[in-house]
Amino acid sequence: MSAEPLDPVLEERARRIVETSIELAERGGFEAVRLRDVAAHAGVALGTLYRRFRSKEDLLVAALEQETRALAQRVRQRPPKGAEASERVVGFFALATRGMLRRPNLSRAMLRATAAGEPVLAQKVEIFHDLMRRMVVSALRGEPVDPVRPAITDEERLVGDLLNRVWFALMMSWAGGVQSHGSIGEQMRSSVDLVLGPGNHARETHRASGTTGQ
Amino acid sequence: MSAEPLDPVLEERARRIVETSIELAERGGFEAVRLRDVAAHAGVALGTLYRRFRSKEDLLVAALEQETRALAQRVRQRPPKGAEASERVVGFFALATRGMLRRPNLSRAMLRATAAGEPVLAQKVEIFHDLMRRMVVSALRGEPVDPVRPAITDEERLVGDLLNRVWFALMMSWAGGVQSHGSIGEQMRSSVDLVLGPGNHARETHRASGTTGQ
DNA sequence: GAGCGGGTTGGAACGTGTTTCAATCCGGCG
DNA sequence: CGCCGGATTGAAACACGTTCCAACCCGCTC
Repeated sequence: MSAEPLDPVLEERARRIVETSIELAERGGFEAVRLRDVAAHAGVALGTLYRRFRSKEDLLVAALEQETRALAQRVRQRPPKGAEASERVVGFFALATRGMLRRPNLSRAMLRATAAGEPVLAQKVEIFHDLMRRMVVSALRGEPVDPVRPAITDEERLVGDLLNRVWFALMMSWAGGVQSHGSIGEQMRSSVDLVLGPGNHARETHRASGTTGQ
Repeated sequence: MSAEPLDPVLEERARRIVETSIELAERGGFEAVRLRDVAAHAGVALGTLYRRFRSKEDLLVAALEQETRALAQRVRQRPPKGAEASERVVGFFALATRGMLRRPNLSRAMLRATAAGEPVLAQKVEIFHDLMRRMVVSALRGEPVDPVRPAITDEERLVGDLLNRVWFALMMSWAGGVQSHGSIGEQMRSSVDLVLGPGNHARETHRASGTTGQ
């Protein structure tokens, strides 16, 4: 997916750096990712680290991308099941949420990094949002993820982006301790139902909602 | 709204500190809010600043709250007009967005501060979200804001939170330069239409969507 | 083999958020 | 008036992100 044909040695180094950051963040969150420590544990000098990554946030956003790719892998192997689109989408977000909550310190650190607001970084954050949207859309369709960037309708993009934004904002609240695991699930379910209609898919085909949404 | 009966002198000091932060952030963004400078400009010692505010982010979240109250004031005086709920809600978010984009540096700084992830701070961020939700709901109803914390139905809360989250995530993207002013407006309109139906209000009363959404 | 150039290293240096502390100020009270 | 306690001050100190740099290593070319 990355286009640059990097020296494998360099790439390996970069990967080890990210890996180390993840470990440190997992243990102690954002502050625990001390760049001197990262460099030391990864066996490189501080300068080398800064040659690869522009900032601490850059590093953590790289971690976020990696973790999101891992999530995509999981989703690919075990796609969310369900007859209704809404079921599958809710299932997908449940999976994503579980993945985040499994390592709260790391997740908080990565989320925080997305808010740095520097343009170059924001582009990388956008990669994360793209990946998420793609997964949502595939859950929406009930298709496997990623048959090489399938064409996406406007409707799908709209719904995908919207739900992603809701989920992302929920994660941000969770990061501060405001949202519990349970309430995240509930709110995502409600939101999905509201957007897709409780149990069906679209704007143009409203069916009388017979099944209980709850 | 704040319950604490603070010494007016202290309160005045705190306000001057926040005011100074806003000015500095307006000029140079997050990094320009150097706490030594803030203290100096506000005419207090660094220690005094830290007695009032736990961190730089705390300071900027206080600024966010203040700015949001100012927005509420504007909305109260000039409520978003429109026959349809969706129109009014779109109008409200347009107002909010305009307010943010008028002072991009300040807004970016405040948004960034919301992501610190520290629990105490997150509670204060929640105040901001509450204010926003209240404004959305009042636009939804077409009523003035804030007749002293009116009872809110589950449906209103759901819709309000959802749209707020979408808007907040959009602002976060905007902060990194990803979203332009125009695209923010478009995306909010689409989202509102998707959630409310293009031109009507609810889940239970689906009307055939006769009017063109676009 | 000598020289070149880019990446790497170790370490110093700088700026700024945050903490700490002794000295000081000040309003109220005996 | 003299004193107390809490807030304030000024300044130093600390931690960590970030920058800078001279020395060094290594693969390549002439």
